[in-house]
Amino acid sequence: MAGERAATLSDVAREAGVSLATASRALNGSDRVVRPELQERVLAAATKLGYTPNANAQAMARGSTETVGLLVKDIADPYFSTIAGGLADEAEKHGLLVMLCNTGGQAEREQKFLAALRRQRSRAIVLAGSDTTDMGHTREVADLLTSYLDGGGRAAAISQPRLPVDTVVIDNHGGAKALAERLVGLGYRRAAVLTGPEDLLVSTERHAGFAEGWLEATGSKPAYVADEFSRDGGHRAMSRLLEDGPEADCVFAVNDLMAVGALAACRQAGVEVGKDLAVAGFDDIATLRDVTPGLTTVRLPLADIGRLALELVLGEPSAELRKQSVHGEVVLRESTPPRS
Amino acid sequence: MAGERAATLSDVAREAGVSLATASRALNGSDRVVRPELQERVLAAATKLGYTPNANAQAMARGSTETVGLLVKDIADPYFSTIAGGLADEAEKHGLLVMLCNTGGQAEREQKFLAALRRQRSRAIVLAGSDTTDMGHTREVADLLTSYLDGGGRAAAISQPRLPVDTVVIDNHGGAKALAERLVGLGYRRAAVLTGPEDLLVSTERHAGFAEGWLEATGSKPAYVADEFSRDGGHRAMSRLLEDGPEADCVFAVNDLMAVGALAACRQAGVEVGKDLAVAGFDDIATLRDVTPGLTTVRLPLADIGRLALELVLGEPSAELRKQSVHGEVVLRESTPPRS
DNA sequence: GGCGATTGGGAAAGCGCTTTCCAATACGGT
DNA sequence: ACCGTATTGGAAAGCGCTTTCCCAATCGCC
Repeated sequence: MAGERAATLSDVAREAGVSLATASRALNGSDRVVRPELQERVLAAATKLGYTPNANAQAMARGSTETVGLLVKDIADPYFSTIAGGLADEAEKHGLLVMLCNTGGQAEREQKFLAALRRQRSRAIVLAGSDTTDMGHTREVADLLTSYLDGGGRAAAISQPRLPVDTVVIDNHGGAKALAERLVGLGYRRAAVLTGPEDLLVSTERHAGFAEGWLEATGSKPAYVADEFSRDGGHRAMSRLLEDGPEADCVFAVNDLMAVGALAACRQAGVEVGKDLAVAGFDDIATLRDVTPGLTTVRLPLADIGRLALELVLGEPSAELRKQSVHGEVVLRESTPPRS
Repeated sequence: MAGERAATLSDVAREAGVSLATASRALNGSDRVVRPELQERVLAAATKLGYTPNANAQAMARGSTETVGLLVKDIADPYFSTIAGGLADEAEKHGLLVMLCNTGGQAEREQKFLAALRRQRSRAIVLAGSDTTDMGHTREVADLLTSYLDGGGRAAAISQPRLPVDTVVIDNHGGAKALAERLVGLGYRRAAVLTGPEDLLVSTERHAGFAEGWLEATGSKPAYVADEFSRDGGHRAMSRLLEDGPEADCVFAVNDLMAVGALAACRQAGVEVGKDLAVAGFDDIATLRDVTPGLTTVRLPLADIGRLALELVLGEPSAELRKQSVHGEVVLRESTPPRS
């Protein structure tokens, strides 16, 4: 059985006693009409032979594929996996296959993947989470993307409006600012921010948004500690903050993962969050909705963002760059009770 | 610029003043030697023209691709996304691209994806989490897989040893059994299991393993409540259990997600986990390591499992089906303190 | 009934690459 | 010098499909 090579369209045509052209037309249905009788004969022959079209050959002949590429920093991170889930569902609806590219945040890998997707003649590319402020790399990516676009490809980005493509803009600034305002409204007066590395756009945007809101509402600037944009980063940052003596009554970690690390650090230090100190995060990661105390955060419609990005990249190409804004919604939970 | 179609190998050859064959050889390096001088000329021409090989054409000519397919039930589920992360990293090392197929647990979609991957002439397919006890569907999948294998493809599964392919067998039974023993060792005497749907293999295996361990150690059979294999399922199941009056001093949820739902249900019902009741899960999902109380669970090396699966599927094909076992490790945390 | 207008099938030309198979040149040994 | 043997470049045959283009057959209409 392993001997007989896969049936090709010619085999089907021969079996059905028609020409190659007719066989192709009968199977694709599309362009021109085939007499029903022949049509059936071809279909029958195809099933009999267990024919499977060769997508690569089709891609060659048609000059277009059925795949879209998705670049994420780390698919194991719930932020990205949720986005990926939404995008994958949408892709399925369109009959598209998703190429998952896990960049690990390495510029070099990102470029390699971009090149690979170009080679594959993938129909579209969605970039999520490669927003760095490293201009050298951004330029490099932009160039690759441009030549990909020139070749007829389509691309969109999530959250990084610095790339020359359509993008789903996440209102990090606004969300964080709104959060700051709500916290001040709850009675908090001295804030600290646990932020990620400086060259990470999401992180700096959220930090800046929060700081702006806080400044406008209280007239003072929040302190901050920077570390990794991860659970452990949050843990370390919070520990350092606590060591230095917590001047703050309220801490904003720029994402939920860091916030959870911070929660753990507080627990270990004997600081009771929700009483001695308030903590808030950003993203509203589903698996983290049950931590205790319930984490105040800014909810992002992550799955929708993935869906949106695909719609954007698949939609009618337009002359000017499209920006699709997505806003977060502050969700107050027990980690930031009203302050008496 | 959008006008000039992408440079082809012929263009490169012409530009370099060599034949198509030479150009191809110069670029791939492999099979035969090309005079260094020509080699350089070709390379120069390629960069000058911004040449990108067409992977589809290469696939056609070579008869093999650079992609592997990964089927998961839900990429947004941290269990799968962690596996996917490990697999993606490994794939990157091998220069392979990953096709992500999100089946949503729907048999029909799973089959569609399998067909699509076959059409793409994917080098290999890894199936994760399609382990159902629905024999009809399993049979169908097995058939598709068999014809894929006959066509020269390679496939491996994760956790479902009922498919006729190499598989990374997760010792769900043993892990759950070990957990049961440890819990009994801690002093617990009456257990209840929160389990998923009956046709979900992981769920039934874990349930059975736990029940076996419990029975052997205490002589009694744990009660159980079935619901969805998710956070909400765990929440509902636990609520029901509490309503019926908790005969149990210890609850095993067959995965961490359900366990977290259970934790939430307890909190809402005023039951203090770690004191009034013990709760344990399975998987040791990273993002859940900071819930309170710390969740006792069975740690699975998820990322390694993904890596292993790819290695398995890429390794030397062997006559008999290979099974690569992976065992979990019980991790005791505060949710199951020693019982005085 | 005759004519142009449809209609539907088939031959064949690619799509962009790899890889035989050949030919030509260079090299070594005696 | 001469012949056999490596080398290395090129022509061309595919890989499996789509799609023009062409042609025969059928249709409709005056």
